[in-house]
Amino acid sequence: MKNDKRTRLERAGWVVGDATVFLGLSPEEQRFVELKLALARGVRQLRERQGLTQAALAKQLGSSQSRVAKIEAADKTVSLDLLMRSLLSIGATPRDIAKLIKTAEAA
Amino acid sequence: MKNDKRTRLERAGWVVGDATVFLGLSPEEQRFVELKLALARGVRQLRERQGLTQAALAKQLGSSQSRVAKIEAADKTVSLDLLMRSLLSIGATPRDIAKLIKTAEAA
DNA sequence: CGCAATTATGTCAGATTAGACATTGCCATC
DNA sequence: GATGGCAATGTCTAATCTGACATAATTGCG
Repeated sequence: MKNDKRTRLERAGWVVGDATVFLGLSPEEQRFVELKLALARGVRQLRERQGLTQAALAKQLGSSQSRVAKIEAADKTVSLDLLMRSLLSIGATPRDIAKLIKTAEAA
Repeated sequence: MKNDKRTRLERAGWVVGDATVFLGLSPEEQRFVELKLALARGVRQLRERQGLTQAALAKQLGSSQSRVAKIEAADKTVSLDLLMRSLLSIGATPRDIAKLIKTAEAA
């Protein structure tokens, strides 16, 4: 019960009620977020290294500048799928990605 | 299904010919799929290593047995997000995940 | 400063994915 | 060849994510 409700709320908005908000993302959620951040950094890095603007990358991705901005910000409306596709689209190899992920090692 | 994929690829901006449907997938799409497969294998591996049934893992995840089956099959209705959350939920570390991803190195 | 280019944020309709459930298939053990 | 546990597949509806657009905010330059 409690868990169901909590899970639902968390999925709905990352923002769950009380004190757990700040300290409290579950450890898994926390890791998940860090993973996303690490990949997001990777996208920005590779994009800039290639001298592309967000708009240019967006075109490559068949998306929009605003979404690229969100990708790089690891916005909560951006899925891992999109993040990963972006990375692949700018030429990241699985090896590169693995390296990024190691970057997300627990604090 | 084929049509779904086709639509999706087209939406993403790929030119999809008939041959592509069977053999081809763009290199990126291909890598993406391999990535998913690698992670899916990881889920199964870790689950079995812990002696859990799909139903048991499902409960842990707040999901259903059928979805876990699809996760492990890297079904196309399963997102990377779900895959990753599953991995984290059964205790995979970023390091473990990085290792899995290296496994998806281009054929 | 003014201006252009780039990046960030908010919103929405439409597309995609989620969990649930029903059903079926698969192997064991009896 | 029945029974039982586990895994796979299809299909719903609700929830989430996406690209697009509008619009700020930021940065770099003359």
